[in-house]
Amino acid sequence: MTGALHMGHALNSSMQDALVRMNRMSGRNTLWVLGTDHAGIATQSVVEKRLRSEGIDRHEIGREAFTERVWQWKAEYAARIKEQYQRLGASCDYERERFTLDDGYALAVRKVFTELFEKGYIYRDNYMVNWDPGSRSAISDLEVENRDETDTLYSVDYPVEGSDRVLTVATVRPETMMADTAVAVNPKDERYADLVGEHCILPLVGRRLPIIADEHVDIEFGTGALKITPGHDVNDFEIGRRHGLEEISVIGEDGLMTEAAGGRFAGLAVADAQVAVAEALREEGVLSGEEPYEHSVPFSHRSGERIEPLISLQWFCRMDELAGPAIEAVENDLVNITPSQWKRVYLDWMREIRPWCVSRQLWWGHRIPVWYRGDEVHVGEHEPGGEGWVQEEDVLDTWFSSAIWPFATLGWPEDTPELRAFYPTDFLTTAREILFLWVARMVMTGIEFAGDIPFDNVYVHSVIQARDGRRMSKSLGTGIDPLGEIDEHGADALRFGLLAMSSTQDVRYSDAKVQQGRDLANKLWNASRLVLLNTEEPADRSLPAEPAALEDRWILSRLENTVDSVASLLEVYDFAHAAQEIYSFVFSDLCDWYLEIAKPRIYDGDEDLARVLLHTLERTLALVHPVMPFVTEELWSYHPYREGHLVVHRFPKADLSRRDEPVEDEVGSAIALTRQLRGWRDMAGVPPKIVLAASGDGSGIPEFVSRLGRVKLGAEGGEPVATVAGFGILPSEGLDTEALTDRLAVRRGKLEGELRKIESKLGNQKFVDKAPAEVVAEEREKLEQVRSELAEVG
RNA sequence: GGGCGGUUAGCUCAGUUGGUAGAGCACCUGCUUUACACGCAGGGGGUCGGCGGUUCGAGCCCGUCACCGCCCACCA
Repeated sequence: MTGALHMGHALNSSMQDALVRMNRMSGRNTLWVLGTDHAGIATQSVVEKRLRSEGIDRHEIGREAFTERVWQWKAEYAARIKEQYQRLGASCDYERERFTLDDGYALAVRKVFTELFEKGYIYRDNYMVNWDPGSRSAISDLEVENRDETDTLYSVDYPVEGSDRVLTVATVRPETMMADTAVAVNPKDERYADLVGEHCILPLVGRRLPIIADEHVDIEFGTGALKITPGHDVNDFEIGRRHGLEEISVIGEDGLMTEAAGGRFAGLAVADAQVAVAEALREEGVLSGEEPYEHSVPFSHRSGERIEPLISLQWFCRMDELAGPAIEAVENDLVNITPSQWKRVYLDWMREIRPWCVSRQLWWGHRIPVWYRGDEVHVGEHEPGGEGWVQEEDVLDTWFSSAIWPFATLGWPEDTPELRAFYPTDFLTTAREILFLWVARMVMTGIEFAGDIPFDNVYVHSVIQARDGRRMSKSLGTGIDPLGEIDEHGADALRFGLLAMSSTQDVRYSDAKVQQGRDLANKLWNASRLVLLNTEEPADRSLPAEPAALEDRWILSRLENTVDSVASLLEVYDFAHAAQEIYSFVFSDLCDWYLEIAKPRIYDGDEDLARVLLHTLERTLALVHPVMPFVTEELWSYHPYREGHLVVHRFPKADLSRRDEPVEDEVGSAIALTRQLRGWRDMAGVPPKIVLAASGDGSGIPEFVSRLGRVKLGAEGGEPVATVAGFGILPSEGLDTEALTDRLAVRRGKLEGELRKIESKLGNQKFVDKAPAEVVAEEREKLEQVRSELAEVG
């Protein structure tokens, strides 16, 4: 709902779209739902900020008018994100776009809440929560981000009642001491054994604090005495509940000290209070130490402000029972997570799952479906009948509604055709930060409410970092705008680039890969131009089982091998290698070799060739379409075989009968010969225009070798100056014999080095005895090759 | 404090069950070859983070150390 497509969306959708297009073209009934969640905290704060700039406080206009403003904002920005997905070429079913606050969806949310309540999972309690003073709301554990900070560790002396001893406690938060209700020591700590059950006196306040024993206290840390503040510390809260301690709050939800902090501090901001309390302690002479201390501090992932642990009345959902089946589903690979290391991460988290604080003190979101009337409480999908019911003010965590996305978007709880056709879904791709926030919760609710896992496969994609390796982030200014990249290089180029640079590990954004995509689009365009402008539509589109021309059989074999490997790579979500395969087939096999070999026949209007060319182009365009939909669709519109759009044309299924290994070998070595000739020419400094004369008739060698290698066979005229690839090169103008001699010497040196290596390996009796026979045989073959090449060079 | 991932050519990354290291970009040398200079042909460049081990043979396996990144975590 922020309305801005970022690089993560672009990568994610490039993957989803490649898969959905491939499957749609393969004849499967596919559905890709575009949707947005209402992003409670983020959206509310953006709109609040905008109102403030108009001088309006949301409390002035009230809840209803405020949410009306948010809806207006939503209307504008949700439309924008849709346009941006379209520019990227995402082939969603846009008519089925869903939003988490849609009426039907909201009903599903209320139903889920109600059922969880009736099953006893949801409850309301006064409990320690992560309070975000920025959004003035509780947030869940997953929305908290811990950062290392250097604070001051204060040592404070608490005098023991009726004794001249003191208990020195260490704290980074002296401002919370007014809420202390005990001091704890470890039960095994002999130093304090006699004090347990006694009391000490809280400085500044004068309250009597019981000295208690609790296992949680670390004997080694500081003095081994821990001040207990159940109202403002998560651990202390637990200890407090174990020992039945009083819970005092001295910090309010506004982040200011309350009256309970005492007149000197009430109304101060927490940071100011810390300074004031430290000063007061110093004056009293009980501040016995101050040292810098590095520790991790919780911050709100939403507002960026420091989390204030507070006791507050909130709604919680107990997760342990829901987690059970969701753990099994992943353990048994019913939900398959790729790459597999994330399976363990998911399981570890699920096995330690804690209650989820689902209420938020916001106005924008699903208002919790609970109504109060006096002491009566009603939980249900709708407001109960009768007068005087007041609905709960709080809304639900946005993720609570997102958690039911896979089935709520398909019409649940109604038994709809969509639900039957598409649930469980097949595939989800996501960033790993979403694994707990969303994926795990979808698995739990899917099993609990829709009666089945929500998806079979989860692919956790890598993070694309900024070019310098930092995280792409708006606040750091390191973000790269995918729309800018589309403007500059085209959506196809960006899609190809993102898939090509994706990996199982985090990678830096690669401009080169995007350019490669642009180059590929251009290459496809020009190759198609060559083919389409120079071929007549053949009377018979079908291909002969065995085309006469060697190169035709070769390209068809290469094509089917490529189809096979690209499809298999996409099946296992190896997008980078799929992109690589496509690129090298188009550039190398198709353009550099096949089209160059076939050119004379193209200009001759060879009809057999036209059949092969148009067939190959058709399959190539279809194969590339899931990755580069725009250019392929456009090219298809010029193809004589065109019937309808490429987006619904059939995806090639590898025809393995076209694979021909002997032909691939034969053409493969002919290509190697050609390269040898070209290399030799370069070595000998032969100008490009000169066609070298060579003896020999080239029998048994494909015609294109001499043509592309630029030698004329069957020539006579003296002794060959060299033998290259079996051709005897005759003296010719343009031969730089001096350069040739030098280069040959270098080449000879290399070959001799290689020869020595192989000989010593074969001379090693242990190698010959222990290595597999085929490896040894291979080594002997290499030896022969190097020897014969050496003879040629010599 | 736990866990995971990374360290391979100048850069960004691949390297399948251990068998003499690959791609793209960059670089160098040529080329107005009638599809394409967003191109074509040819070429240089790596003691695979360090050390030790297993093996006939290790970028791949084992141990250890060093950095870098991420996730989780209730020691003030």
